[in-house]
Order: sequence, then structure tokens, then C-alpha cells
Amino acid sequence: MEKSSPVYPFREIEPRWQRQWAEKRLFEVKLEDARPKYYCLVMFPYPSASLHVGHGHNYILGDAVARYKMMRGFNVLSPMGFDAFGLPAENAALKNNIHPKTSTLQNVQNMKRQLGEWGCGYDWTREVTSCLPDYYRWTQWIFLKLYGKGLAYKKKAAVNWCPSCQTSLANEQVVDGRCERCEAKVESKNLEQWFFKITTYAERLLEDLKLLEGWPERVRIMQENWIGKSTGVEIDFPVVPLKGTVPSKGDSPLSCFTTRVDTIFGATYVVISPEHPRLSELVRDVPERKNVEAAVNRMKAQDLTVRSQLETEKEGIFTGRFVVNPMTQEKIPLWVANYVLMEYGTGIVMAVPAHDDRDFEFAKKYKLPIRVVIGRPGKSLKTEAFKEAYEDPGILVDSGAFTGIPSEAAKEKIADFMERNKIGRRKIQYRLRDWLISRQRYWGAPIPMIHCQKCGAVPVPEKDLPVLLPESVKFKPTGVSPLQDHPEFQKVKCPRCNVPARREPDTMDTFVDSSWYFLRYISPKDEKRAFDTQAVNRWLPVDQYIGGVEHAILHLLYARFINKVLYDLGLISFKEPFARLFTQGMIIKDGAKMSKSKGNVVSPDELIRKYGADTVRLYTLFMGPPEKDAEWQDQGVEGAYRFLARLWRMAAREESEKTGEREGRALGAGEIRYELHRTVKKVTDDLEGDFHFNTAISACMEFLNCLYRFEPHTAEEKKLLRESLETLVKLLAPFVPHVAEELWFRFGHSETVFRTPWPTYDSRALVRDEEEVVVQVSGRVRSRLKVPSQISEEEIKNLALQDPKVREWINGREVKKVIYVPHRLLNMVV
RNA sequence: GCCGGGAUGGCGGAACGGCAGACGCAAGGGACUUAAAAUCCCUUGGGCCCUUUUGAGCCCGUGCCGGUUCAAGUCCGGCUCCCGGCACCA
Repeated sequence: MEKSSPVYPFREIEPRWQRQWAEKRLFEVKLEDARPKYYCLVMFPYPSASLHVGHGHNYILGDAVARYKMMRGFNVLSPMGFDAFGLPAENAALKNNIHPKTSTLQNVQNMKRQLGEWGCGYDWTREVTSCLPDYYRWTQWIFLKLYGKGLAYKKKAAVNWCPSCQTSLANEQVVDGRCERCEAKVESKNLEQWFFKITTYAERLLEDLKLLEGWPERVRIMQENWIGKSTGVEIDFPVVPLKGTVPSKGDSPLSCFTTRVDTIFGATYVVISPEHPRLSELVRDVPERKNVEAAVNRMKAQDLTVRSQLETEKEGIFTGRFVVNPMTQEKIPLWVANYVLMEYGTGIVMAVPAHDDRDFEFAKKYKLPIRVVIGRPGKSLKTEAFKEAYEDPGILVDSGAFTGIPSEAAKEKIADFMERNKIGRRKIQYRLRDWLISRQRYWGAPIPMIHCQKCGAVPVPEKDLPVLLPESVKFKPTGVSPLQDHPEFQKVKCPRCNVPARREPDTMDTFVDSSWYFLRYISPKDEKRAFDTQAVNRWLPVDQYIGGVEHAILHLLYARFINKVLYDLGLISFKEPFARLFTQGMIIKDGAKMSKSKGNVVSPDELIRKYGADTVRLYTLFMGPPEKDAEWQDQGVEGAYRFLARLWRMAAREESEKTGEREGRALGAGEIRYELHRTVKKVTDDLEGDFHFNTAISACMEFLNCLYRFEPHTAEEKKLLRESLETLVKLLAPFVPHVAEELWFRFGHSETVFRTPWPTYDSRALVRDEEEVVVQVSGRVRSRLKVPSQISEEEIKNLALQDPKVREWINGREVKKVIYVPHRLLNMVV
């Protein structure tokens, strides 16, 4: 239902102010301004065809923060750009038979329009678009920097392969065994691929999380889990030679990583992964060879996602070989088992069935010996009494010289012993894997490498950057890069020996593009370097980063990694890129995340036409605490709209007009002054804290309600009303910039409200002459007293004792104890 | 399994250990209006009870069970359910 005449003229004022701000360059930043800097950054978006109000949350939050900080006197940098390479654009382009560059740039234009209509202000002179050569040239440069440091390498490895997107994926892009983008089941494929050695930085990425006090705890924990550090010992188990064979190279000891060295005396067998490269050699001469190989092939064929699930039945087979437990000197069997992962540790695990659930289950199934070596207080040590493994710490039993030692201490002592006797060594293991960055798809930055028959892989010299992504390419996914067969692209000479060579055909993961863009905003037009070290060192780390929690691991980990590499290269001086992080909640509609595929998107265009951008912004911020998910309710928008209309009417009304609706409820100047200062304090505190815009807006609503009950008579009172309104407009300006700016000018000001200082409160005004104190008798509210605020405990007690309701409840009994909380409550216990 | 976070009216959500439900939505009633829209006012957690009435009062109530405290949505112990992360990681 279209409203014919809006209750306030947002249709006229919003476009006008958007134009004015652009003309006045309100958001354009001079880097060397004297004011303190504030870098407010919203995660740059993927240019999708059209934004919905769920996307809006992000930008509105960021814009409110930026505008607030401007009013606090900061030189605010609030840039915007587009994460424009990547699969979705390419897939959409294929579907619509259009070039991804064309559609991406179209989307960018549309998004810029939408952001503008939302009233979000950015320094557009700093816009970056990651799919344009003047940007990706420097993404390639960063690749070369990593390559130069030995942090980019190519290897053949089992990689995650998305059969639908026809490309490899990083570990971080596999969610529950499915492609993060298209949800197709990920397969394993052996491919030659480029990796970034993020594992080299595992410890620092973990350690420096401690520096990130301005980050949400949960994001830090998610990164910690992802890095997955565990401390333990790598133990060597000598292989027992087969009878009648000469000990061969294949018989060197098998190393196992364990976090529970204290249980070594209970290791009754060893299990090896079906993928282990030494396996075939180990079983070459055993009589069981045929059976073992058949079983191994069965295990390898098992669906990876199924196989790596805890619930999956454990399966194994005896290899026919034995190893020696280095502590007991016992000969123990070597088994192959489907639950041993090749990618973690050494791919070989010692099994202690008494003290590990998995080993216990496996030992039971295959009737392998179970030996108790950790005593449970007050429980039987007999193996038969074990219904399940005992995994908790305890006192060592049957553990040779280490018997009687508590397990935690034993871990250290046994590790020392092993290191002395060279049978094992302390080791730290991480779950984090190297970052696979090659993609066999078209729409990405080409990896700047050249393959030469003679010289091998040769980096493209920096002066030859960018390696341009050719535009006329058949980019239908085939599983190999579309650039592979592009003649002009491939035609290249080895930079080292000048013989004909071929270019690396793979493109880079888009997460490489996004792991440094915040540096580019500082000097976006620089043609000589990726970023200006000096300026970047002054402007970073980002003061406030805002984005979705879905990037908690992927983008935020990669960006931290690249930052650390650049730090080590001496190109930047800060260890972490983002000082404070705010992760906003999702907007839910009809119980699900808003998405085009679910058909539950709410378009901002329509809402803005109907209610105006300020209403949409106000409602978005008012819905709930911004870090939590919130359900979008169309009716709620109406409420925000009504509030702005009320504000407009109050501010625009004639001074003589009557406001107080009912005499009895009218408020006096004293109360208004008190409420004014209270509101300033509340809004300021909420904004300085964790961006609790919802309660800040509530406070503004309450204050406006108060103003409607105020009827100024004297000149002084009229002045107070005016002051109240101007202050309220300033408090609301970050949230509803257009209507605030309009009213501000109508009040007679000629300078933008965003360059006027944020209101302050006077704590003396927060002291009231008279206030209400709750009187409790034995913890229950029985009465309320209006008392002077500076009243003494003795006085208020006497007043309370005279109160008829209180007297009735005390009923002559003795008051045993009196608790007085000044300004709040008096509790008399009988 | 481990680690986070959460559970408050019909709904979104407020509450330095101190009046639970601010603010907003929805609903109901009323005013204005020929009517509608817009606007404004009142009521709105549940139960009980007294009174001729206006009203006033009492009890219960923040997922469940227990504890600390003059006082618990908030702190402590033990659960249930929901959301998120990690997970056959040795």
C-alpha cells in the first residue's frame, strides 16, 4: 500500500542530503589531517546483483559508527570497495551467458547506488575493486613476496575437490564435507597445487590472538580451535624384521605422535593409515599381503566424509608385521585402520586401548590386548572391569620405573627419558594445514609464475606485473584452468633463460585478494607500490572492523597471516591488522537467513521508497543487540517510521503550539533538564560500549516522549525545549542522518551536524532534588517514598517507619536489620 | 565428546545483585472524523481477593532442581533444550 502523502518529507530531503554530502566531500579524508585518525572498516562486499536488508545491517552499523566518530572529532576513514573476483560471479555469468567482468561491474554500480540510498557515506575516491588490474597486480606482487620468502610452494597432494565448481578448495572452504559455496560433496583428488605456508605462522597466529582484546571471545576461540595446537611426543617404534629377510630401509622405526606419553606402557599395538606411503613396503614380503592390500583398497575407497566420522565403524587388518614398544621392549602387532588420518601427525598412532575410546573400541572388536596403566581412584584395575576406556588423568600403574607417578608429571618424566635415550622427542602438532590457493577457474588473479623446461618454476619479474587476465576466454569449468589453452596467455618466454615457456594457468583463491585490501585503501591510486608503508603504518591497524561472523576463520585468519608476512618483510610495522572486531548478527526472515534462493529477501529499494532510508536504518539498528541474530518484522518498520514522524512534528511545530496532552502528566523544566542529561549519558555510554544502538535509540524515544509532555511557558523553558531538541537531533544523527541533518539546518545552523561536536552531559544535572525510594519489609516492596535526594539513612528510616503501609507490615515486630541503598531502596528486615 | 553462546509477556527485546517486562510491535477499548487515513489517550504476564464504586491490595512468575544473600533474570552447584565452532586430530 503506497502512502500518498508521507508524514514527513523524506522523499525530498534524503536525496538532497545525499547529494550535498557528496558535494561537500563529507567523507573524503585527508590522511595528514591534525585530528586523531579513526579507521572504520566494513568488510568489503562481494558484488551480488542486489542487496537485501540483511546485507544492510553491516553497512548501517559501519556508517553509524563512522558518523558518531566524526562527531567525536576524529578524522574518520570509512572506505568501500568490492571483492569482485570469484566463483559466484563466474557461475552467474555462465548461467546468464555474460562475461563476469561485465556483470560484476554492473553489480558494483547497482550496489553503489543502493549504499548511497541507504545514506551510507564512504570516501569513494579510495574505492578498490579486486578484479581490476590496478588492484590484482598487487595481489600478484604479494604472491611473489611470499614466493621469495619460500612461503608459496607447489606440491602434488590430496586436495579437496568440488565436483560442481570444478576446482580445488582450501580446507577452510570445506564445511561438513561440503563446498562452502555450492554445498556439493567435496571429493579428494591428487593434484599439483600452489600453497601458502600458513602453518609456519601457526604459533604466532595463535599467540597473537592474546593481543586482540577488542575481538569477540568466540572468534578468538574459533581461530584457536582451527589452529588446533597440541603438545606431545613423537615416539619411535622399531620395526621387527621379517624372518629370513635382510633388514631394509623400509624397516626404519615408525614414529607415532601422542599427547599421552604417560600411557606408553599400555600401548599394545600400533595402527597405520591406509594411505601411509610406507605401508606397501612394509607388507611386501608378508604372507598376508594379498588380504592386506585388498582391505587397504577397501578402506581407501570409503567415502571420506563418512570415514572421518566418529560414528563410523572402525575397521582394520593385521599387517603381518610387528613393532617394538620402546618402553616395555614387547613385540606388538602393527595394524592398518580406517580411522587413522594420514594428514595429521605422522599417520601412525600407538594404541592404548585401556585409555582411549577409539583404541578400546578397536581392541574389543579385534580381540587385541588391553592393558591398564593409569589407575582410577577407588576403581578396579582389572581389565575385565573396563566397560569403556578411562581417559582421565590418574596414577601410573604397571609402568616400570614410572609407576606411582601422577599422569601429568609422568608425561614430563617419560618425555625426558625418551629424549635422553633418543627413542622419542617432544613435538607440537597443529591441526592447521597450509592454505591451498590455486583454483582451476577463470575469474581470479592469475598466479604470476612461469614454467620453463630448463629452469622449472620461475616467478614473473615484478616489473612485468600485472599478469593480465585475458578477457576472451571460454571459461566453462572443465576441471583444468581455462587459461591452460589460451594461446596469447600461454605464449611467454622464460624470464631467466628466454626459451619458450608456459604460464601457470591457475588463478588465485579470492581470499588472497581480500587479505590485504585494507592496506590499499590508504593509497589506492599508487602505481608504484601496493601500499605506502609510511601512511599505512600511521593509519593501521584498523580501529574498528565490522563484518559477519561467517568470516571468523577464513578471511580473518588469512588476513592476519598475510599481515604477519608483510610485517616480517619489514613492509609494515604492526603485528595485527584489526584492533577491534565487531561481528554482527544475521537478519532472519521467516525463520531462515535471508537469501535469494530461499525467497525470503526483503528489498531495501521498496522500503526506502515507502518509508525512507532513515526509517530502514532506524529499524535495523533498533531490532535488537547488533551482535545477535534478529528476525525482520515488516510491522516493526512502521514503528520506526512513526517515531521519525513524531520527531519531525515536534521539531517543526510552531513554538506556541500546545504539547502537553494532559495537565496531570505534564513534566516540568527540572525533569526535562534531568532527562536531557540522562539521555545524553545513556546514548554516549551505549555507543562507547559495544554498539548497543537498540538501547540508545530506546533512550531517544523515551526522551521524545518526555518532550511531548513538556509545555514551555517562559522564555527560559522555550530555550530548554530548543536545546533538548537540538541535542536529541545530534544524538540521533548517526542513526538517521538525513532527517537529523535537515532538522539541524532548520534550527538555523549552517554547518553540517556531522562536524558539530557530540553533546556532553553535566553530571550535576543528573542529581535530582527529589527521588522515589522503594521501601521493602523483609525483602518485599511495601511502599515507595518521595524523598529529598540527599536524605540521610536515619531520616529516611524514620520516614519509612511512619508510613502506614510499612507500619502495617512491620506490625509491631522488631526491626533486626536495615539495608539502605542510597537513591534506590530501603529494606527493613523483621 | 570438547569449547563457546543462549533460554525473560502474544512478538522483538530492557533491566550497576536492589520495583522484572524499559522502548517498540501486535491486540483491545476510546477520542477526533460523514467515513477512512493520520494523530492522540487508556488497557494489556498469570492468578486471587476485598469493596457499592472509583480503586486499593495479596500471591505466583525470567528453561528445570537446589544453594548463597536482607534481596537472585543476574552469583554458585547440578541438569534440560536450542544455536554456533571443533571433532576417529591420536
